[in-house]
Amino acid sequence: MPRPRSLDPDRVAAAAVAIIDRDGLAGLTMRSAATELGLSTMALYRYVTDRDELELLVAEWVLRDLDPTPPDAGSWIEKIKTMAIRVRVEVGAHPRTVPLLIGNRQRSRPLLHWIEGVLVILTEAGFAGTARVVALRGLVGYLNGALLQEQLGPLGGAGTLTMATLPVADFPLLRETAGVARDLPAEEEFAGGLDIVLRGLTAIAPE
Amino acid sequence: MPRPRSLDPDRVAAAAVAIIDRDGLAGLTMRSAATELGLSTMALYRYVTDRDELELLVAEWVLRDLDPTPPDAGSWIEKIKTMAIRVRVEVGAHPRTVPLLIGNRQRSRPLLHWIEGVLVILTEAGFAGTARVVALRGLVGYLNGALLQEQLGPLGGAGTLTMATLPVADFPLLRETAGVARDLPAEEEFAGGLDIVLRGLTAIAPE
DNA sequence: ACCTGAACACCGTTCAAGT
DNA sequence: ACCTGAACACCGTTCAAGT
Repeated sequence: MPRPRSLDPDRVAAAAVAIIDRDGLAGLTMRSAATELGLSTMALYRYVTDRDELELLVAEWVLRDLDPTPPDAGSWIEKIKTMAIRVRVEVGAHPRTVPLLIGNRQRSRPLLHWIEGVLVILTEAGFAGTARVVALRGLVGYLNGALLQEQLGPLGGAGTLTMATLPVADFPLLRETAGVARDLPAEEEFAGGLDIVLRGLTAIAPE
Repeated sequence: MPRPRSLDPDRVAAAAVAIIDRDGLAGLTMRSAATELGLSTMALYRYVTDRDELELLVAEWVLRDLDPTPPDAGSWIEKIKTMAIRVRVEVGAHPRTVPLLIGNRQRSRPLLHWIEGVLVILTEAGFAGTARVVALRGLVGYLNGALLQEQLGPLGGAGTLTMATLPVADFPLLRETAGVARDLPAEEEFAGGLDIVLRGLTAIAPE
C-alpha cells in the first residue's frame, strides 16, 4: 500500500532557499533541509539523488521566474541591458544563493533559456561566429563577477574594515577609493559596470 | 628546551597549493595539508589559527609574484590590459585556487598592491570619485567572473556535454554558439572579453 | 513506494598530555 | 615552545529495516 509522495521538487527547493536566506549557504545541509521539510534526513533522498542535485534545484528555483524573452522595443543594447537587469532582480530576492547559481550555470534550465534569449538579441545585432561567443561570455563573465562581488562584500562593505587598517602610506588611492565606494549604492555600482560592458559591446559590434 | 619551528608560512602555503593542484580544492583539508607537510593534523594549528587562515595563505602565495607596478610605456588602456593579463598569468599556474583568490580578494596583500597600481593608472587617466570606483569594480568584476568561468568550465568545455543533450529545437543558437566556443582557445576568449571591458572604459573615460 | 534510524567514513576543532 | 592523539560535534551517504 504505497504512500503518496508528500512533496514535490518545488517545495524541496523552496525549503532549501529559505534556509539559505535565513542562515547562509553554510546553513544548508541535507539534515537541515530535511528538518525544514519535516522529514527524516534520509527521506530527502527520495527527492534528490545527492547534495549536488539539491543545489541544482535551488539554482533553478531562484531563477524560475527569469523572463527569457527578448524585449521587443528599444535598441539591441537596451535589450541586453534589460536582460542583465532581470537577472539581478531575481538574484536580489535570494542573494546568498549566488555561488550556487554560478556553479550550476551550465545546467540551470531558466538560465539556459535566458542565454538563448541573449543570443537572439546578439544575432539580430549582427554578431556571429567567435565574435558572438566573445560577446556572450564577456557579458556573462561580468554578470557573474559583479553579482558574486556584491554578495561577498562590495568595496564599500564589510571587507573595507580590513582595508581601514592598512598602512595609508602604502595604499593612498585604495584608501581614498574605498571611502568613495562606501557611499555608492550597490545598484549604481552594478549599473555603472554594466554600462562599461555595454559600451564595449557597442564598440566591437559588427557593421 | 623549545624545539625550533620546523616550518614557515611559505612552506605551509606551498604544500596546500600542491594539494589543490593535484587533487582539487576539495582535496585540501587540515588533515591532508598536515600530512603533506609531514606533521600531525594538530601541529598545523601552530602555523594557522584555522582553515580560513590557511586559505588566505594560499591566496597570497599564489599571487606572491604578481607585479603591482604600472608599466611605464604605452597608453593607459594598454597599461590596464597589461595589469589584467599579469593576474591571469599568475592564476594560470594554479587555476584551481581561483575560488580562494576571489574569496580572499579583500585581504590578500599582493592583490591589494595590484589594485593600488591599477588605481594609479586610472587616476593618471583622469578618473576620480565615483567614476574611478565604477571603473575599478567593472574591471575587477570582469576579471573575477572570467577567471572563475574559465575554471568552472568554459562554454566549450565539460559543461557543454550537458548542453549537447538539450533539445535542439528549444536552444538553436545556444547549440550553435557552444559549437563555435569549443574551438575558441580560453586565452582568446579571455582577451576578447577584456577587450570589451577596455573599450567600455575608453568610452566612459573623462576628457 | 515511501519513510526511518543506525552506522560509516569523513570534516574542523578542543583539550589534555607528552618532549 | 612545539608536537601528538584522543575525542567532540558535525558532514554526506549506505544499508537494513519498518509501514
